[in-house]
Amino acid sequence: MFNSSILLKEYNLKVTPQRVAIVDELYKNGHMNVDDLYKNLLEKFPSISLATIYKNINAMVEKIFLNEVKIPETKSVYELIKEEHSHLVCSSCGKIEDIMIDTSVLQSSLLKQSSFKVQSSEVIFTGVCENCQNC
Amino acid sequence: MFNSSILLKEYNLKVTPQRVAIVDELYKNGHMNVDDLYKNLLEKFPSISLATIYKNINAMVEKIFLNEVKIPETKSVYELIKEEHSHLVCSSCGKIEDIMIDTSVLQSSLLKQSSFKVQSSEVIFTGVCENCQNC
DNA sequence: CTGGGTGCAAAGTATTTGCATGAAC
DNA sequence: GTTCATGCAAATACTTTGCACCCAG
Repeated sequence: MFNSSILLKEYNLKVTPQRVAIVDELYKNGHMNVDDLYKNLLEKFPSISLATIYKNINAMVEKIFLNEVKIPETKSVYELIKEEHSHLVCSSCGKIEDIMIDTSVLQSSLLKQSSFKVQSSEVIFTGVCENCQNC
Repeated sequence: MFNSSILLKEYNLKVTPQRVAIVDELYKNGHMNVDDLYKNLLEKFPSISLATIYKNINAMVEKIFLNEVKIPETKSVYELIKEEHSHLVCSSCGKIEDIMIDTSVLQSSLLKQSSFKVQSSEVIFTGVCENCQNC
């Protein structure tokens, strides 16, 4: 079972209701941008401040259990770090899906032409999701 | 030979010295962020305004001959559109290189597990470039 | 109790807009 | 001559910072 308090403790962050809520939201929704996070949290914490969201996101990114995903044509979203995966972004509804794809083939072909030493890779597909194809 | 005036005309943009310079800079340097563009253009046009840069970049992106590349941990850069390619970003010196890699293998494996209809893909490798490996 | 988090307000930074002037066509 | 680009200043958007107060450990 997923437990945000334990996660926060593991990364030496004090467990506050706001932080728990941020992590829970991200766990529930997969990816969110700052504004969506803010809007959702306002329901539970009518006086939460954007500054709190920014400070916490930054802290979590620094502790490396949150990841910023920069998506073409849109605002960045944040996600909890898990196994490496790629992203599908629907250009029609904006939905973002995770997908497991083996990207090591790319690195092999990269090795053949360059001596660049890869540390990480980021793959984003833009297109039309299943739902939007039926409209 | 590359001719920025012709390019601008093809896309129905008036040919002004500032625009020519923007396109030429991008052609010469491959990728640049807004600030670098601004700094470089200031040498030729001491009174050029950031607003001019923004307006022109946006116009060129809309006409689809300029592309914004969103790179993890850094500012976006802009590049003239050419054949599809991937990017190598050096985490040490920040240099960005283009590389031709066939990404169609990824799409085949995507097809097997999802009915997402891909329009375009974006692949960015972060790592250490050849130069920085020898330091 | 102590350190650090929160919310507010203010400051910074980034980007866009309105407008008068001037250049492109 | 008409259309549209430029540069400036102001406006807006986005993000960070400083500080007083308060909560987690």
